[in-house]
Amino acid sequence: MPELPEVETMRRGILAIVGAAIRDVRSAGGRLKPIGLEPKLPAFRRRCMGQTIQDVRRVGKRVVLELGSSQVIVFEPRMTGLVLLSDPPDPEHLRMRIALKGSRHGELLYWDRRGLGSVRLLRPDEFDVRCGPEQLGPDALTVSADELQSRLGHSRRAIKVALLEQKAIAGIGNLYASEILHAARLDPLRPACALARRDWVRLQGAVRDVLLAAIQYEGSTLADGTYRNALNQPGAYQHQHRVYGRAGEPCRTCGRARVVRVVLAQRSTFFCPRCQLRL
DNA sequence: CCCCAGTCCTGCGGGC
DNA sequence: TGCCCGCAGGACTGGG
Repeated sequence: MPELPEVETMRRGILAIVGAAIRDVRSAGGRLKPIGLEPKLPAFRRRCMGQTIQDVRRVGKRVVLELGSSQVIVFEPRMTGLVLLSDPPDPEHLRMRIALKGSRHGELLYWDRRGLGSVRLLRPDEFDVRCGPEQLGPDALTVSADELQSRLGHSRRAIKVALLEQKAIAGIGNLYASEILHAARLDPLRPACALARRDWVRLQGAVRDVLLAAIQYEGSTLADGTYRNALNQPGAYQHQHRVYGRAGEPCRTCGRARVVRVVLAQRSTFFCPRCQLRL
């Protein structure tokens, strides 16, 4: 479940390929259903060959390689995708290999166990349409309290559900939504439109603090072990989780109530009924 | 327009 | 031991 902290960790982990050129593009993953690849491999390869990687950016939960021709390669890992400079967790779920020259790393890999992710090569106008402000709201790391309130504050949905809407705010996923609302001491079931001004200010602080801390710890690697950084090493933020995945265990903040799990919009949601009581 | 449920995909763990 | 089912939740789609 790479969310903003995991994708930002991937981005930082492959920054060393800036300046390298693409020597070849090959697909992999024989028995598996193919991932979303656009365009198909022959055109993808032809359009990338020899292109210099000028920058590595993050757009929401996507890793974006800017090429010399102003085309971009967009990696969208979704649930189980990884961008790697080292050996992948296993060979059978390797989906794509991008051979490099002019870098101490010979290859950039895309690995994806469930294959819900995608790799796309887009021209600038396509990128603007598919990954632009129509599709993705302001980045969660830098969004202001005013923006947060104006973009979510009219919704009658539970604030936990509203926070997951990428068109409103980009980067927050299911895991960090629970952690953020706990840090903000807000009831995840509360309608977004019922939040007061002081709640939005506290929420924005929690969004920033939780995401920055998670980046410092290089993201969350859950029990299934899927998420890895670019060198195939696990993150450590899972040890800092206050509520996510801890149903029935004592809240790590108050220690006096047990964490509750509810399902909102078909997603697991965790909260402490004592720390996050509706005020 | 707003919002929800269903879909994709794979591996894992529980129940029998 | 093997099989089936449900679950995990990214983003998208169809429909109420």
